[in-house]
Amino acid sequence: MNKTIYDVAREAGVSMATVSRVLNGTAVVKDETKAKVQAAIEKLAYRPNAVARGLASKRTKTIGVILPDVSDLFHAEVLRGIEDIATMYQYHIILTNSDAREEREIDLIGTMWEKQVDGLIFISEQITKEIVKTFEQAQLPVVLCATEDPEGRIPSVSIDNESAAFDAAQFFLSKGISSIAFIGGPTSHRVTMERRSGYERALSAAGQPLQDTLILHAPDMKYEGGLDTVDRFLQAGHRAEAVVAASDELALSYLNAIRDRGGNAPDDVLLIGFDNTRLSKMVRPDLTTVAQPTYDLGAVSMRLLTKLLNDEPIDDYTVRLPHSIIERASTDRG
Amino acid sequence: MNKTIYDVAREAGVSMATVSRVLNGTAVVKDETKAKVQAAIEKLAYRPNAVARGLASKRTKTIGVILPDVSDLFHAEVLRGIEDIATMYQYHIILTNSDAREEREIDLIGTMWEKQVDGLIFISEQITKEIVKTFEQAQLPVVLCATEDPEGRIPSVSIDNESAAFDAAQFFLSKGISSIAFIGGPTSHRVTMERRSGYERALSAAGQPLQDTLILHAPDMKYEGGLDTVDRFLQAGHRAEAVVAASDELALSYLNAIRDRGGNAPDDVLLIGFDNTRLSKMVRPDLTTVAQPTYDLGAVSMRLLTKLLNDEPIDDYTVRLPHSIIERASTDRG
DNA sequence: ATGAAAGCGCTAACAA
DNA sequence: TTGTTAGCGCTTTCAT
Repeated sequence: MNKTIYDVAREAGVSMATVSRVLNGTAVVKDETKAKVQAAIEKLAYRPNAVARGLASKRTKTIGVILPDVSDLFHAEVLRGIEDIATMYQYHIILTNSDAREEREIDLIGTMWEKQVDGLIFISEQITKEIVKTFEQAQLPVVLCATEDPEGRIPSVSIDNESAAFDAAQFFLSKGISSIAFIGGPTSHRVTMERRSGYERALSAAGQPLQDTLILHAPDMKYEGGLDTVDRFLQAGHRAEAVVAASDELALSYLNAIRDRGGNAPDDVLLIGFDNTRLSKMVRPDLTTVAQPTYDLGAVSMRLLTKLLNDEPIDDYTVRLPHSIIERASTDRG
Repeated sequence: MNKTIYDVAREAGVSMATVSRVLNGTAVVKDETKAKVQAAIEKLAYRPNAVARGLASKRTKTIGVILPDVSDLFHAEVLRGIEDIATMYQYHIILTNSDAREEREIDLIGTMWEKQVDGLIFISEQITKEIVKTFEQAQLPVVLCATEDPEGRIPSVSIDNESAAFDAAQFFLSKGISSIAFIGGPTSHRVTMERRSGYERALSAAGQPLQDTLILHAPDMKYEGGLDTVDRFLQAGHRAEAVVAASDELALSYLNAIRDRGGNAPDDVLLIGFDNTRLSKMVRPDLTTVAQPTYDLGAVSMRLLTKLLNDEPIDDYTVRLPHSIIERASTDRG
């Protein structure tokens, strides 16, 4: 299979430039010669070498994706969205996990440059100055996915996390519930803090005092760490009537911690999760959740990146996708 | 950042060949000149262009991963294992989803060749002749992950699915249970059929007749499709005392179908899942499951591939990782 | 221990 | 409409 464009040219009795033209459609080629070339390609089972092409054209048709952890359900769903649109536009994806460590993220941006990716989709917990600087040095088109740059300098696709959490808290407040807890990731996690802000704004607007003990920060957004965090909370004798969780997994942590003590939702606590991952439908009681269009977050990010890469006109560099609350059994007392 | 190796050479007052040597450590360079070169690299913030390097050396330090669907928990965990080991050996990953469609898989193998990947990790539902042929044409080192080639021609890493399912069925049989159902993916799914074989062998060995109605095939290994399949089964009035499911998600389908009818496990049915995904610990009752070392499946596959790529001696081209049954609440009647 | 020079397989001017 | 030719930025002989 190590044929070159020269072999095809010879076989078809034309010059390599002509072969290149029919391959890329970059210029008009007489139908007759085009047919000859295609026949030669077919006969030799020729496949163009994308690396050589990338070197010559300075475009690799490859985009880099940097995210904390693929084995996280949310990221995996986002990634699937990215990949589908990338395929649609003939791009390939180089994937790397950063574990949300800034040092590693910065390093990865560099190696993505080495790989000559045409662009980058970046998912992280926080966009630091250091990272923005690295983007600029690398001169790579970047789209932030599921986060925003605080300064708004970098194109991004996300939801309005603050108001989404506001809505979630409001959902409970409108039922006359007063003891509402919040559980999120670490305080360094931008999305967690945005959601916490929304939660706090809703409570304040309702004239409720904020209680520190009702604000929980787990080590990350995942189930396992959340379970410990909630366990300690309950162990200390604290209780909440309702919980706004910053991820479905964290909502599940609360649910199971309660359950393992003989309680359940919605009887002993009302739960609202975040993200509408498949998980939220798979547990019983199924979880009320703030639906984030997970797949679309990835798909729209990738679409935005293709626009950036092709200099297509762009309406909005900061895209906010809609969110909504999906009511299920975890908040339904009938 | 678009400096070349020539810029570095000029800055350091040496030839480009020398720069290449210190970059790759391919030959001895005097400490003094090495230092000069490194200073120049530092000063210019030079990064080698991996595409040019790939063209010249014919090795891209990139491997392709073709799998059905990243948003599937099992695949995402495997992928994480692949990625970690790849990083360790300085490889990057080009990821593509095949949706388990053979036509697309064959096409993807071709585009992976175009991308000049050094090797391939392939995860699929079935390894057809057509696919094996494509591997051979592409002349790519391949490792099959979580499946095997029926002919054993292609290196692979998996568990012994047949005996794992045998063990699962045996687990129930040893408790004196006779009405044991099996639920898996479609009959075209190789892993499903291997597991079904194990299940059937166990029943036969125990002198139990196989009942067709107790063998369920869902459209895939995921929760949603399984739910429909189980619903129809229960709707038809069928019941089982215990269920061997070919994935944790399918076990969950059965659990929720029963639950939505007011039943539960382990009271009304005993459930054993497959894969020990995080999911199995996140639901209540938590699922007894046949633990497949998911992450390791990916990690070991990637390690095997690096051996293939570096002509390291290989003990075994068909690696079978150990499985085990992890007992949890879904089979525990106390 | 270092340099000169020939490719790797393609794209993209520039000619014709 | 087609061919010629010069790179793209590196690795890798082959000299020295």
